Formats: sequence, C-alpha cells, structure tokens
Amino acid sequence: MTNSGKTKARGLDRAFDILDHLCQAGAPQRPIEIAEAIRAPKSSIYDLVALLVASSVLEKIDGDGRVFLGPKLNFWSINYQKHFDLGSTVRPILQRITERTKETSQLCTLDGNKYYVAMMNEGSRPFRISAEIGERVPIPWTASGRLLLSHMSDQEILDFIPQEDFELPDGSRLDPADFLMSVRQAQDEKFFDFDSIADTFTHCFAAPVFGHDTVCRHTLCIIAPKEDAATHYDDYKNALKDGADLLAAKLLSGK
Amino acid sequence: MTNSGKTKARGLDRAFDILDHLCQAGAPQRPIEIAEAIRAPKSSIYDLVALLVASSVLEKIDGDGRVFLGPKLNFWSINYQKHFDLGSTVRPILQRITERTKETSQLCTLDGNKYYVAMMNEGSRPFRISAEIGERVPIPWTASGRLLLSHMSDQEILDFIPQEDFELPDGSRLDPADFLMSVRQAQDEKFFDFDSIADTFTHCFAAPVFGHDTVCRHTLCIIAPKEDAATHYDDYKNALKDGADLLAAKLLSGK
DNA sequence: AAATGGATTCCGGTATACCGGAATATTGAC
DNA sequence: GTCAATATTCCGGTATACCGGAATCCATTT
Repeated sequence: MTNSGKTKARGLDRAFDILDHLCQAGAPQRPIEIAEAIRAPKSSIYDLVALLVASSVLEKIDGDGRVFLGPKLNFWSINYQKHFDLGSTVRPILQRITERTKETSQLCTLDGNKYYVAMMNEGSRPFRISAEIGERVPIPWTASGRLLLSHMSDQEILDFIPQEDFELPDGSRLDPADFLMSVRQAQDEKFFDFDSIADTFTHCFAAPVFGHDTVCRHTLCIIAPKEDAATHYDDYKNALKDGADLLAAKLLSGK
Repeated sequence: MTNSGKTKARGLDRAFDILDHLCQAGAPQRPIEIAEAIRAPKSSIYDLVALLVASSVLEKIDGDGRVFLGPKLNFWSINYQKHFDLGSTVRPILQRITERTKETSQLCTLDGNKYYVAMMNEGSRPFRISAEIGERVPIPWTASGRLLLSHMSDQEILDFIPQEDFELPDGSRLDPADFLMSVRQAQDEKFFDFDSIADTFTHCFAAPVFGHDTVCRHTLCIIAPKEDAATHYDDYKNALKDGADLLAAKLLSGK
C-alpha cells in the first residue's frame, strides 16, 4: 500500500495507514487484523499500536486487544475546526437548505483521491438515501466529484483517480473521457446534477464552495427522488447555489 | 518535551508534538517557529512537516511556508465521532441545558493531563465567559477537573498533574492536599461546584458523565455569575445532572 | 492431558530516519 | 547594489526503528 518495494516503511506512514484502515473498517480491530488488512508486518503493527494507544491516538476498546480511533483525534479536529469554523458555519446552512427542499443535504469534500460526506442534515423523508458520513467513495460515482476536480487538468485528473474507481457499483465501466467532459461541464456551469449511479430512482445535485484560490474545496449537495428533482429542479438548484455562495463568503471572510 | 535525554526522538512523537503545538498556538506557523517552540532539531521538523503536508495531516496555509492542522484530521475525527456519536448526541443535551438555565453550557474532557472544552453551547448573556474551545487548561483550575480525576488514587493524581499546574492564574498556589480533598468530595457527591478561580464574579458547576467502567469520561458544566448561581443553585444543578445522566445512558446504549 | 491453531511477545540484524552542521537561498536594511 | 540576518535545503554518520523469525502464551478441541 504505502510500501510496494523491498524497503522498510516509515512509522509515520504505517501509523496513518492504520488510522485510515480503521476508518474504513468502521469498527474496533485487533492489531493482527489491522496488519493483515494493511499488508504490514505484524511485529511492526504491534509496536505502532502500542505507541498510538499510549498517546491516545488509538484507544483500547475491549479486553481482547481491539483498538479504535482515539480521543486525541477529536482534540486535534476540534482545533482544526476552530480555525476554519466549519462546524458551526455549515450546520445552519445545511438546515436552511433542508428547510427549503425537504431533502437531506450534505457537505462533501475529498480525502486523498476519494470523496466523502463530511456533514449531513437529514430531511424528513421516510427512506434514507446517500452514503454514510465519513465513508470514502470513488470520485466518479458522485456529482460532487466533478466539481471537486475541476481545477485540475485532464491529465492530472486521470493520474489522480485510480483506474478501478471508474467501475460503477452496477458493474459497468464509466468511460474516463465521458467523465472528463462532465467535469468540464460542471466547471463551466459551476454546478452539476445527474441521475444517481448508485440507484435508479434518485437524482443528485451539487454546488461548489470555492476557497480563496478559486479551487473548489467542498460541495453542498442533495439527493432527491427523480420526480421531485424534476418538478423542483430550479428550487433545488437555487437553494444549493445560495447556500454554497453564502458558505464561501463566510469562510473567506474568516468568520 | 518528548525527548529529554541524549537520544534520538521517534518521528511519530515529534509529529504529534507538532500537532499539539499548533493546537496551542492556534495559528499557522513556519517550520522553524515550530522547531523552536517544540525544542526540536530544525532539520527534523522540516522533514516531518513536508511528510505531514504530503499526507494532508498538515496543510500549507500561505505562500510563506506556514502550515496548520490539515483536513485529514477532520476526516479521522468524523469517523471517530460516527462511532461514539458524540456530536449529535451531545448537542441537543447542551441546548436543553442552556434553555433551562440561560447559561453557556459545555462538554469537557481531558487531553493527556490537561482539561479542555470539547463542545460549547452559548447562552444569551451579553458577555462571554469560559475558555475557548479546544484550549488546554490546567486541571486544578476547573470544577470538571475534580470529577475527571476521581477514579484515580491520591498518588496517581499527584503523579499525573504537573507541579506547575497548581499555580493558579492569579499567581497564588493551590495546596495539592486541598485539591485532593475536593476531588474526593466531587467523587462522593457526583457533582462539583465552586467559585471560579479565573475571575472573581462567576461560579462553576460540573456534573460527571460516566463510561461503562464507571470512569468519568466527560463532564457537562456551566459557568454563571455568582448571584444567578446562588439564586438558581438547585435548578442549575438539576439541569446538569439530568443532562449528564441522559448523556451517559445514550452513550452506553450505543446510540 | 495433549495437541492444535492462532495471537502476541521477544529478539537481533540492518536499512534508514534522525539530527548536527555546512551550504545555500531568501529577506530586509542600508 | 552590498551586507547582515534568518530561513531553508543539503549531506553524511550513527543511533535506532522496522521487520523476519523464533519463542511464548492462550483458547479450543481431541
């Protein structure tokens, strides 16, 4: 993963691999399970897990040696958020969008070369759509992904996305050239929407939140049943764009 | 800091020191500032900062080489919170407390041997009391601190708290023996309140949130002007205790 | 009990991460 | 422009972190 050749891997990288793996696993694991999943030497992982537990970056969950993400991560993240004030800035904006549209709204962003939902405000619908919070999803599967990559060149995008991520959940393959076109379309219109590819009955909308360098750092998005998406298309689009513009302004003004 | 002797420090520890230092600094810094603050070799810090930036654990903030906590921390923390569901569980409880008391309410916990405010719900008062979110504060300065240590023995507590943390902000020194007594009192009553030591006109209340092992993992607390604290003493106390019990129940039931 | 299978700890060699110090780049003052 | 002061990069030696493999521990089964 981090280490493909014949050489030793750095402890830092291994440690971060452990954290990322536990995010993906979504549940406490034993050192040996982690080692196998990461494809890392067992003895190294035992060492590292002990170190990470000692510094509360990981936490012992049960008496059987299972560990999970620890409170130290929360501490660092709170300080991160204090600076960018994401939490308290975004929440009311999502609530406003859900109020206007009745749909579940989300703040999305990238982690490495994957997309994930960073914050979610559930709508009133009885059924629940969309990915779990914090779950990493291939970028081409998402409307937001088009926007989040739009500052990159075609070549950069192709280098950035793992080949296998063009395989859609239904087993078909998305043509990278088509994907690039949709990225450019999203870039031009500063908006993107399409029928979901995770299911057959919903439609995704996404609006970009630009940082100071005109790079799309986040998106606001909603996922709605197709019929509602069609009848309220302009309402939904405007609700998202308004929210995204407001959010960008607040983030840029430093408050 | 991490390394006092003559030996090399581990990269992991240095990296975590960097993160903790940036939390404390509260603002982006250059590698060299970090190195001096941490008392670490410059060349090592340059190396590490580059590594951490590459993995988005740190983030380049400006063109002058300044870095700050990065989005990767947020990603990990979101997954941490998904598991323990702190965010969405605690928020409404704090809101309820603030509703009942009109005061600012907080969720507090430990990071290492320091206290910090993990979540805050501001009351309606025109002036603002209490520490910043995420700011590390000596445990003896806080009402919550008494509860958060109450599972430890006297000796463990004395070993745990740095000597200098008994120096109060007004320059006077708290007798460790007195502190231990107040810890035991808090333990017996499952509650603690006292006149603030950070100022002369407020009173702090704290109620413990117990984990599955009857260890006090968090506290709920409020800080109120002395007169209000006196006239509404029972109201405030009950609001906090109700909230804390409710929170403990929710956390233990896994939802 | 004995045996089996797996998890965890222990241990020693070696690749390399860490660090001191020198070289170079950058900034700002004059 | 020159110079001084500071920040950053470069480089090589050595302490040690990483890792393979063996030993030990711990449940379960026979």
